[in-house]
Amino acid sequence: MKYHHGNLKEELISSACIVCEADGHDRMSLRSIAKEAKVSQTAPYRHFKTKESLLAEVSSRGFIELKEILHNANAKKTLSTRDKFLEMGQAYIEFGLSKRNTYDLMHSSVIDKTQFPELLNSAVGTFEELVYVLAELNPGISAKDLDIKCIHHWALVHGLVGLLRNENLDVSDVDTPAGNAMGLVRSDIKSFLIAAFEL
Amino acid sequence: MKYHHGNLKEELISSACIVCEADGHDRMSLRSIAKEAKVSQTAPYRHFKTKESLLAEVSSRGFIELKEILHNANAKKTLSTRDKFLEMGQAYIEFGLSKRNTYDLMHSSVIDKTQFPELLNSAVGTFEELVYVLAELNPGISAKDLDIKCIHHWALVHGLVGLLRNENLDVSDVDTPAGNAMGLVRSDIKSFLIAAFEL
DNA sequence: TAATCATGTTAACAGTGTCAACATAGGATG
DNA sequence: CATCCTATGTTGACACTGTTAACATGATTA
Repeated sequence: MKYHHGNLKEELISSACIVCEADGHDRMSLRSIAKEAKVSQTAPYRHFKTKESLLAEVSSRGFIELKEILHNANAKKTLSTRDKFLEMGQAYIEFGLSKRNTYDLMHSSVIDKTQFPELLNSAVGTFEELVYVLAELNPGISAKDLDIKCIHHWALVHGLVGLLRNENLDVSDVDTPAGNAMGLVRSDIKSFLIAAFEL
Repeated sequence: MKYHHGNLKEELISSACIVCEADGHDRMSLRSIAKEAKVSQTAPYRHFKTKESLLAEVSSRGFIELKEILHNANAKKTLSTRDKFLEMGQAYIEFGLSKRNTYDLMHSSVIDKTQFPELLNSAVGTFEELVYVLAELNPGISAKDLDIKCIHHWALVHGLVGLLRNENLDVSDVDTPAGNAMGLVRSDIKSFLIAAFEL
C-alpha cells in the first residue's frame, strides 16, 4: 500500500473525461472521481485548485481531440478540397452528437475560459483547422472575408449540433414541421451541408 | 401573518426567472428563491415536483418571450419581407446575447424536455415563427425544402449566438483569426446575415 | 543524516435537493 | 353552523456537494 499514488493527476483527468461524457459535467462530483481513483476526497486539491480547473482540463482535451478529428478529415489526400471540407463538417457534427456531454462542457459557461490560457489555446486551435480548408477552398479571398466565412461555417455546424442534440425537436414521432425537418437533416447530414454551403 | 402565501407558485417562477438570468441556472438554488419569497425551504415542493420542473417553467417562458420578440420583428408592416427576416435574425441574436443565461437554460440538457409537454410546445412554437417568414420569403417552395431551409437558418443564428457568447474567442485584444472575425461580426450583425443568407 | 517540500489523509464547514411527518387555513359537505 | 378534507405551508432530517485547515508521509536534496 503506497501512500503516494504516483500518477494521480493524469488518472483524475482521464477519469473525469469518462465521467463527464457519461453523466454530464454538472452531475460529476469531485468526490466520486477521487473515490474511483481509490484516493481520499480531498486529494484532487493537490493537483487542481478547484473543480472548475479540472473541468477546464477535460474541456481542453475535448478541443484537442476535435482538432485532431478535423485534421484527419482534412488530411484524406484522395479527396478533393470540397469533399475534404464536407468530411470535416460531418466529422464535426458527429463529434458533437456522439461526445454530447463533452461538447456541452466545451461550450459551457461554467468555465471562465479567460482564466485557463491552455484551454483558450486549444479552442482557438480548433478554429484554425477550419481556416486552412476554407482558404484552400476559396483561393484569393481576403483575410477579412476568410475570417467571416469561417464564422459563418462554424456557426452553421455548431448551431446544427445544438439543434440536433436538442431532444425537443428531433423526435420523429412528434408530427411538427421542426420534428420532421430535424429527422430529414439528421438522416443525411452531408446533403444538408451541400445545400447549405451551396457546394 | 398569514400562513398561506396566496400566490406562491407565480412568485417562485418569476423569481426563478430573475435569479436564473442573473446567476445562471446552475448557480440557482431552490432554497434561495424560497427564502426570497419569505417562505420555508420546502414550500416550493407543494408546487413543483423537482427543481428541474421549476426550471422547465423558466425555460418555457423564455421560449414564449423569444417567440413574441420574433413575432414583433415580423410584424413591422413598413418593412419588406426581406427586412423583416433580417430584423428577426438580429432580434434572435440579441436575445441570445442579452438574456444569456436564460438562453443557456433553454438549450441546456439539464431539463429532459420530453417530460415537460408545455415546454416542448413553447419550443416548437418559436420554430414556427421562423417558418412563417421563410415561407413568405420563398413563395412556391415545397414543404420539405421549407423545413430544411428553416433548420439551416435557425442553425446559423443559433450557432452564431453560441460562438459570440463564448468568451474564448471574441476577445478583441487577443490577436487571433477567430478573435478578429468575432469582433467584426458582432459589430455589424445585420451585414453578416445579409452576406450569409445571400440576401 | 537531516531538512524541505510535494503529495497524501482526516475532520469539519456551509450549502444543496429532497423526503417524511406534522400544522394550518379555507372551502365543501352534512 | 359544525365538521371534515384537501391544498398549502413548516420543521427536521438525510445524504450529498465543494472546499478549507490541520496533520501525516515519503521522496528529494543539502
